[in-house]
Parts: sequence; structure tokens; C-alpha cells
Amino acid sequence: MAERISDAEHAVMEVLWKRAPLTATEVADQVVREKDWSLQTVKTLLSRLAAKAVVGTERDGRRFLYSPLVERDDYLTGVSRNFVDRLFGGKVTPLVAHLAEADELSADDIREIEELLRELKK
Amino acid sequence: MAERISDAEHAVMEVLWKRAPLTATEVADQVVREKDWSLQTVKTLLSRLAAKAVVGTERDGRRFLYSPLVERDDYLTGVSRNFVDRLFGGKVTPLVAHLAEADELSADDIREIEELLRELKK
DNA sequence: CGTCAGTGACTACATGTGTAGTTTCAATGA
DNA sequence: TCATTGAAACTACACATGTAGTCACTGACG
Repeated sequence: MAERISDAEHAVMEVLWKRAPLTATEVADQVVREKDWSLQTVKTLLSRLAAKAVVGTERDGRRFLYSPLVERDDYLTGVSRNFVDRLFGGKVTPLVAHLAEADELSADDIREIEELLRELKK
Repeated sequence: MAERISDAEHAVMEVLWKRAPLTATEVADQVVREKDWSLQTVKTLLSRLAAKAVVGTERDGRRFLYSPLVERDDYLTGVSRNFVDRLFGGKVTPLVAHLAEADELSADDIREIEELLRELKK
């Protein structure tokens, strides 16, 4: 059901999530700022995403306009759940604990997260 | 540098992280409780992991004993960092915020994490 | 001493992924 | 009108991955 999005495809999606619809060339222009890919590569990725119905296409004269069909939030939720399930037994606490232990959490991060959690409890 | 571990390979690693060294057959016995794979499949995965120097082999008569060469914690740290970088711009707070919004955090989870953070600040 | 079971080594093969090149077709400008 | 250009479609190809099958060897058992 949940269509798989590969790493390279994900880079393309990020561009479309920022702004859409876009033509292939416009997408490539954006993507190239990050990744050193050719226009053809980006087009291939767009085709694959379209084939999987992860992006939609709309004819605009001689070219196509591409738009995401999957919400970024939904994608993140799916991937995050999968991640936490596979690596941390589905529990978020061990993930946070691990990040903390690995010094991936700054004091600021900790304050931010505490703030966020306080909000949530309301 | 950081050798890539695929999903299937990860399942094998989890067994070895729990107990090692083990023979291929012992690993397979454990893995099969989770995944419906044949002995051959597990052996292939072990070979690939050995080829990547993610597990080490030690001759024991006619067979091999396999042990992880990578710490589970180090692996988790690498994968987590990569995950947070790619999907949340390297910041943990948005990840937690997202999980919360997606209702992946129970009230208990929140309490646990708050507790954990309090500990950290000491 | 010969046979068998267990083991690693090698081979296989479809599908996914990263990364493009080539072809074709249609619109556009001279 | 005809060549040029830009876009999509099709083709390519090596390496990774999931998932095994087959082969050859060796020690143990009868």
C-alpha cells in the first residue's frame, strides 16, 4: 500500500513539497542546488514517482506539471513509524534516550523538547 | 566508511547483538522465529556481512563462528543521525514534534521522556 | 572404510536504485 | 516551410538487495 520512496526520489519530493506544481526542468533546477545530478536523472526520478502515483502529472501544453500526491506529513509519519519500529521496538523513549546518550541532543534541544512536551500535555 | 546494512541484514545483526559468537545454523534458528527465511538465505546474509567486515568470523573446526564487529549502539547512532538529518534537517525537536502530532506519543511516553530529560540535565 | 549429514562457497535471478544516454515528436522562430 | 530546440518517452547498465539453489568438502558414525 504505502508506496516506497527511495532516497534519490525523496530529494525530488522535497522540492515538490516546497512548491508545486512545477515542470521537470524547474524541479531539476532546484534539485541540482543540492545534488549533482543531470536533468535526465531528475526526469527519470519524476517518471518513477509518477508511475508509483506518488506525484501526479497535469498536461500543460507540450510539457507536464508535477505535483505531490502524498502529503509530506503522511510520508514522515510512515517513515518515522517504520524507523522507530525497526530500530527501537516501536517505542519513542529509547530513541530519545539513544540520541541523548550519543550526544546528539544539545542543552537547547532538551529545553525545546521539554517545552514541546509541556504544550502537548495541555 | 560506515558500511551499509540492509534491512534483511539488520535482522541477522539483531540476533548476533543479542548473543555471539554463534554458528550460521544457530543464527538461522533465531532469525527464523521472526522471518520466514531459509537457512541458505541467512547464510548468504552472513557472508555479505562478513564481506563488508560488519561481522567477524572465527574458524571452529569445520564451521565458523560469527560475531558482530560493529556495536549496536554505534549502528543506531549512525542510522539515527542519518534519519534525522535527511528528514528533519538534523534537528531532533521537529522529529519529536512530528511523532507527537501523528499521535505516536502516548501520555505515558510523554511522561517517560520528560523523566529522561530531567535526568539528563543533572 | 565408505556413506551421510552438516557446512561454507559459489551461483542464480528478479526487482529496486542511482545515474544517465538516445530517440522521437511537437512547437517555435527565421 | 523547415531547421532548431526543448520536452517526454524509451532504453541502458552497473550495483544492491531479497531470496534462494547447488556443489564440494570433511568429519563422524556405522
